[in-house]
Amino acid sequence: MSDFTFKQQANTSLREKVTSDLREAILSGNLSPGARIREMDVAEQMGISRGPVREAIRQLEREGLLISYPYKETVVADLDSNEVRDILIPIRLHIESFVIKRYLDKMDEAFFANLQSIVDEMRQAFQNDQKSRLVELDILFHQQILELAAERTVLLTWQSIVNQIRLHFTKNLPFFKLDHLETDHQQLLDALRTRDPAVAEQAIIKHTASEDSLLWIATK
Amino acid sequence: MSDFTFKQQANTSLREKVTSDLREAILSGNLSPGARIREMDVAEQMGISRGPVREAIRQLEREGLLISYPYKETVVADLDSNEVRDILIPIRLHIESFVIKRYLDKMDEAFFANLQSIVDEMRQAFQNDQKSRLVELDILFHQQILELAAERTVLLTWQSIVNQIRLHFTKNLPFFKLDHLETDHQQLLDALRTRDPAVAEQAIIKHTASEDSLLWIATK
DNA sequence: GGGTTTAATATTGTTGACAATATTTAAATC
DNA sequence: GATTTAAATATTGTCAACAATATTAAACCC
Repeated sequence: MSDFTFKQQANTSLREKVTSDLREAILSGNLSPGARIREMDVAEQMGISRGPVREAIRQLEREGLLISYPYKETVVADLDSNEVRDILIPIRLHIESFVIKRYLDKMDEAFFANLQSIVDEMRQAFQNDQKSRLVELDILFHQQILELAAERTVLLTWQSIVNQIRLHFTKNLPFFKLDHLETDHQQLLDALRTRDPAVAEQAIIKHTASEDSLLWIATK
Repeated sequence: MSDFTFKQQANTSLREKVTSDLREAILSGNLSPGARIREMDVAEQMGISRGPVREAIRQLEREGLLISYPYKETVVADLDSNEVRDILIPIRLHIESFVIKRYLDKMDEAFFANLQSIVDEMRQAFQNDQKSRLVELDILFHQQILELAAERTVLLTWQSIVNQIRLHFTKNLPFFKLDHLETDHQQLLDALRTRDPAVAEQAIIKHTASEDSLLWIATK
């Protein structure tokens, strides 16, 4: 593990807190791919016992962020951009398309206004060169849509892929045509506003393909 | 000296055994949807402590078989067949299609023979009225294909959905046209044997749609 | 008697010690 | 000196006791 250290944990809702702190450390790059995770180190730095740390590790393993070798060690996963593009992004497209088709009539003006504010902030973030914020806003935009779903399966699936997608975006951010991000989302939002199922579905398909093409390096 | 070596013994921790035992109890119907899971009960019955049981519960939660309410209780999930059909089966189709396209030329005669033996056993199981065996064979057939993949993401995704799909099939078994199962898989196998990517992809799409239509009750 | 507060109970959450396993280091053998 | 074997160390796996929280039951007030 690098010389990065965790700050002390407050004594409340530990497992979840540990999970999100560890996840944040990975997503922010403080823990790089291949970095070893020692239960004891994490526990000591957070000032807690190993139990909750173990459970957090198991969860992040299932989120694809950690790889655990029984009785040996746990390391930060090295994400393959091809796998994200060929497997996880299409899965996101599928569940998002499902949700849009089923919940299009549940989208009210407040919902659209919320999405609009995210797009607006994208423009600001781009102008102010807050690149990592752009990734967060991108994820947030799509999450707003997915959280319309009452289906447990949709949320479960989203949770299992979202952080790998987030890491993929962050990792490849230098190779993104960032100026297209905002207009691309604006177009999708405008399509949703028509409330026309056919228009909306075509838009999300096009949006997803476009998002991929924004990566101007060949990751193949 | 031959270069034969034994496969290394799977490093089976207590946690993994508990996970598979609990999972088996759910899949076999010994634990019905809604049934409460008490860590202490499970631990006592298995003669172990609660630690590994807790970790097993967290895993099965991620697999969609259990639902956990913090500080309250854990219950066996009540699977929604519509969600399996509309969300999980399409995801399976996607990863399976991906694997077939990418690994079609890695399928050798031994591989096809293996699939053929599974199909053959399907016919026997149908004739002998071993219905639950049919489900296992169906899952096994598809798993053989998916395990060709070297991509971690494929296996991770498969693990997160396979048991919900298995439970879905088992639950709706009485409503399946069981006699079509064998021929349906035979057709897919024959298509793979052509080693023609276009033929193979069309076959898996058709197969998945057909598998759904074998359910002669409306789950919509 | 209905509703509210408070105690009792049940269950999950957390901990620190101990056990099992893998890796590293040192010793022994050739 | 290289290879094997054995001891030492590091790390994960498991356990049983304790703490925190939610549910239930009881007591209390009006």
